[in-house]
Amino acid sequence: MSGHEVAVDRLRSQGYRMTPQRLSVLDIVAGRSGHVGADEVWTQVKTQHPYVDLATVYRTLQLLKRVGVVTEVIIGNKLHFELTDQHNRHHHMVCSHCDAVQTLSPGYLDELNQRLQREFGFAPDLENFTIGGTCSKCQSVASG
Amino acid sequence: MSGHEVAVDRLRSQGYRMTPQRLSVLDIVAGRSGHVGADEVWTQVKTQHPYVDLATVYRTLQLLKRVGVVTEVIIGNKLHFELTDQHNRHHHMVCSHCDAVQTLSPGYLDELNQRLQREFGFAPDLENFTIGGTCSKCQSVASG
DNA sequence: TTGGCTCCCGCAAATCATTGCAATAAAGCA
DNA sequence: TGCTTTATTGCAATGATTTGCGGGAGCCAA
Repeated sequence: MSGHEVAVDRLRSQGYRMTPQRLSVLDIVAGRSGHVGADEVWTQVKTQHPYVDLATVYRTLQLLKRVGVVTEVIIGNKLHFELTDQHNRHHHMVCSHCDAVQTLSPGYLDELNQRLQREFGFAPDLENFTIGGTCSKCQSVASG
Repeated sequence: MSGHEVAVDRLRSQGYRMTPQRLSVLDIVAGRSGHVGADEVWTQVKTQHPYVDLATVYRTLQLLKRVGVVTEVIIGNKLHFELTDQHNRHHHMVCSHCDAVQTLSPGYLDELNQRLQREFGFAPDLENFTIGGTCSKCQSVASG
């Protein structure tokens, strides 16, 4: 089963329908190695289906996120998305000064995850986890 | 030195000025035990200074955050703020279903913090750290 | 107190994202 | 294949926050 078929399946099994718009959005996110901004997804979608509205793109991205097909990355004050890859799971660290993104292996958050679940019954959404801060480069600029 | 004087000092030492607008915003956030929404801050500010613009409130809140006087809490898709209390530091867990907020002792993130610093030179902004997820109540509703 | 250098503010517009609504089109079934 | 149900879409409006700009005000030095 290809990545698309998995996604189509996952939507159908939850009562959602597959439409050209959704397929197009999925195509574009899946066609990238990294993350894409929502506006860029829209631009790309329009080359295939010029009539598609930005609202549809946002709704579709949120839907795909909800069913676990795409992962959201908050960069600056814009939303980016990437295809969720179960074989290469990772979180994101984003520098609030230069918007640089570094990935983080799931292992770093395992203990925290388990403690929050166990002690508070709180299930953090680590799939779409973006941690903000200052990267090493911007730290040296600030102090130098 | 009162809380306000500390804040005034911190602004001055970094080249910022103290204005009635800033003092008013600070007053309102400081007068709450918990967090306040930006819009609510504005409403309150206007009772004292009717001419103050919402943009000024936002700019002021971001400034106070930058200098460490207030802490930002992301609830749903709105920004909330609370006075930063060095003697009672904590992070926030926010349920994306019901917007409930739980606080989290700094100890839970100590190890992660140190590892990110040591291994990546990345300084996470844990002061304004909001971790999203699903609270125990909403989990039982979903499964029940 | 006054002068002046800048920072800061109000205003308006822009940006990013979400939502309500009526029309449209998937998907299952006869 | 055609019908029915209801999820989905385009459009427009709304919401939340940020930004550009020119006048106005804070603060320091004299």
